[in-house]
Amino acid sequence: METSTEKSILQIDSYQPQAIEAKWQKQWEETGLYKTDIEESHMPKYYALSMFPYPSGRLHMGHVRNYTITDVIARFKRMHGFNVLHPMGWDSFGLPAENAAIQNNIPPADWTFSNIDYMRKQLKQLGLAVDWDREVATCKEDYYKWTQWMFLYLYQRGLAYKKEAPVNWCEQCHTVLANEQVIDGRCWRDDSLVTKKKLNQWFFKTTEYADRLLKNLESLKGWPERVLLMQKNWINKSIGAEVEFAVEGRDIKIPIFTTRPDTIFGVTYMVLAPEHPLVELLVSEDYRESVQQYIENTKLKSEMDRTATDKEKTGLPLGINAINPYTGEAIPVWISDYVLVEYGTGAVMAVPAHDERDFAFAQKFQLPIRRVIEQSGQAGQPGQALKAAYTEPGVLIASGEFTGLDSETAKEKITRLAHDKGFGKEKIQYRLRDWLVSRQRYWGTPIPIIYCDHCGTVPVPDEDLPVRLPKDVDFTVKGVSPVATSPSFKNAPCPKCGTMARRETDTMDTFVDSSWYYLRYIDPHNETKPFEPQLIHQWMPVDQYVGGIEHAILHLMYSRFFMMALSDSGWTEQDEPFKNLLTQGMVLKDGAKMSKSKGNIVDPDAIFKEFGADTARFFILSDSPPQADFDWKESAVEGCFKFLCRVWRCVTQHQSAISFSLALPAYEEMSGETRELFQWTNRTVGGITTDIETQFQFNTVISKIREFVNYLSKFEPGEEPNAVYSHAIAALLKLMAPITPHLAQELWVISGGDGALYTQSWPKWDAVATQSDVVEIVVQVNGKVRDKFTVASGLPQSTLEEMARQRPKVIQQIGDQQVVKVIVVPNKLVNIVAK
RNA sequence: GGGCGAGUGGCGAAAUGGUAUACGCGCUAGUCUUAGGAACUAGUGGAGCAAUCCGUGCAGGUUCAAGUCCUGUCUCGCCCA
Repeated sequence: METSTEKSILQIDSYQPQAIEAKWQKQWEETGLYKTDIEESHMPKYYALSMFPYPSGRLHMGHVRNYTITDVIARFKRMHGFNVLHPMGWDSFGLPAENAAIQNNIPPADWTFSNIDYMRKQLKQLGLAVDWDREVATCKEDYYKWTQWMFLYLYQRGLAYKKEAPVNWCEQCHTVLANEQVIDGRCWRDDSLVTKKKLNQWFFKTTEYADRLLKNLESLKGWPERVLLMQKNWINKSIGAEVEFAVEGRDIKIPIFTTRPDTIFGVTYMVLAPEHPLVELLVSEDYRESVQQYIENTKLKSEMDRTATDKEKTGLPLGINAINPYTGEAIPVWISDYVLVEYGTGAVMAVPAHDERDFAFAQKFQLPIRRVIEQSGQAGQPGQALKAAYTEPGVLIASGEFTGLDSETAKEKITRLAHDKGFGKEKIQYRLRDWLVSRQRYWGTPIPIIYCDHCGTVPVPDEDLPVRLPKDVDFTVKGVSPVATSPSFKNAPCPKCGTMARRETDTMDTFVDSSWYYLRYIDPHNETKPFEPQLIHQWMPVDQYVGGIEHAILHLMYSRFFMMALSDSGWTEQDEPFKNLLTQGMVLKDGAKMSKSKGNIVDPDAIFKEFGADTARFFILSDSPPQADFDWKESAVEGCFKFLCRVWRCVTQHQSAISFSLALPAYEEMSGETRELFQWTNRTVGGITTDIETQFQFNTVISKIREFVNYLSKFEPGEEPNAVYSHAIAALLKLMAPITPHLAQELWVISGGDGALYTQSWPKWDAVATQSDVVEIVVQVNGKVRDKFTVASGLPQSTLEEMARQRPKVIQQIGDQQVVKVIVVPNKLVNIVAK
């Protein structure tokens, strides 16, 4: 890169983005332009937040898009007089660092921090209006100390607990996974099949807040509908009944959960999950061996394979019967893998006539199918054979005293009977599980717990935090956390009795780290608390959160859980962290997903070097709305660069006409081209402001900027200072400032502007002055465009109608037909209806 | 199978029920130039010499007027089963 650009800037020869950008970035950093005074209270607060990156090595275009969007919003709000908080940090614990350590023998910390240094440099090159003094990294002691504090906070409130349970195990990652991290039976990270393992693990009690997590969704008006829906489906509340079926000849009762108690007279058998603890106890000797074989086979199947409706059903009878408490009837008990032990009670009553999977199972094993619900209004033929399960609600038939009731009423009465007679009750069931947070990995926050032979499970006292990650570990071990290989870590005195005890060697899921980082940004250097509650009250919730849709459930739900838990004891005032959420689309390359294997990665460094950050920012906002996928095309980037060059020429070519201190004449006194220019300016400012305020429609914002510049380049302001022209240029630069901050700032200064555009106020606009003096009227005959004419705006409807009817083309079209109706839309259109 | 969303030029895409294709990419022709992969100018949905006709996945409907609203249907995407 040439170094002689300083001269050409002074000569305002041509657009030199690299020199301009470096110059302003340096100046902004030195003057602390983007520092947020958190205590300042004159301006209303605005918290703009991007999902912080994992420091994988280098920035990718998805990052560039994400942070550009948030940056434009932050700058836009600052120019509207808000005190903006726009922080950045690093989600810096995680597996890749550990894998790099194994492969290249580099300590995870070294790998991570060198990546952070590189990516921070890249982000600074992008020109973000970020307050870097608030930077956090979740892998640093001054952060994970407080993550541990959070763990203990939850532990003390009974929201963190340890239990043995069958958990998701990813062989590839050598660790367990939370339910949310298993997608279609595969690991969210590496797509390998997840198996079940029975382990003693730490959980966060997300189910404690199931109802609140669900209910609060209604208040999140600023979230995309589909994210709300995904969370709602994930929590999946179902209201039903738990009913106990006695086992024939044994003193054992099997509770089942059903959402359809109205179908209970149609039960013809019962199914237990193969892992159900009662199976061992119940199975008759004849079946024991084959049942054991079946259980072994089940372990190899994924949840997806087990529950898919289109999969062939398998199962075995246990050779015993259960008694339906409503009918007294004995029904066979089976096991099958389509029933999951984690869901409900791990046992279902099977009603093949009214449940698809039960129907498929009954058909395969020739179990009876008994119809007890019929569509309301249809004459009942209970004996008729069903071709498929009827799963809709309806009217009960062949159901004893409940016959004739509709499903809703029957559910209620049948459940009440169970309650009255003591063999069941109403039950609300959620699909949401508790969050499994233990990980058998090294590069994460150590769980601050000590196990003492005398005192049991003992939390590490606050004053002993952080529990530091040891460095003397062996990364090559499998199946246990590498932390467990550290000789210095494993043993520690019990905080209660002082005798030698064992430390917990698992670390926390990295989603724990990211569940509260937005709070730490507000008070990042606090050494005595995770944050000062007073400041949180002042700054939360996040006004605009921007990130990928892939976190629709995981990160967003965990964060909501944290806020609820913290708000319950007043650490936060609000219980929802993110007021508005924007989920940006992916960045594609020529219509395909960017990936290393396809070799179609666009490297931000190369773009910065060739065109500059402003071109990258401008382009990535230009072609699609932020929510949609964005296609990166080389030729289109060049087009954007050329456009910025045109902006440069446009603003620099008539410098003598620009003087920002001139007073604008009154609108009524403007005439001719000047008046038109003023109208153009007002229209552009108004349109762009609306586009940003309503939907963050940056693609149309950019098309409006282009139209305005196209117009301005042809405008001849003359040699003398021109107030209206200067006003137009000032407006253009302010409108562009959030998107191309360096270019706008440079041109602002070249044109004689003072100070930072960042702190200038957003241009005002007058709706009255957006209207052109002349308008084109479209004339339709019977709804088809036949003619157009141009007139002064604001003419009355009757005049427009009269003018339209006199047009030769219109007269010709009407011919000898009768005009039955005329519709006039002022300043726009006349439609003549003739028959 | 259920829910949600989307289908508009060669491509990315615009359009409070009111001129469909703004803005851009690409393409064509021209001007300037030693040169052009720079800049500028003009053109660019389809058919037709033309008047004109046809055009927003498909089929209907409501309306003076439908890309937009309603009903059905097909395809694709996502989520849930």
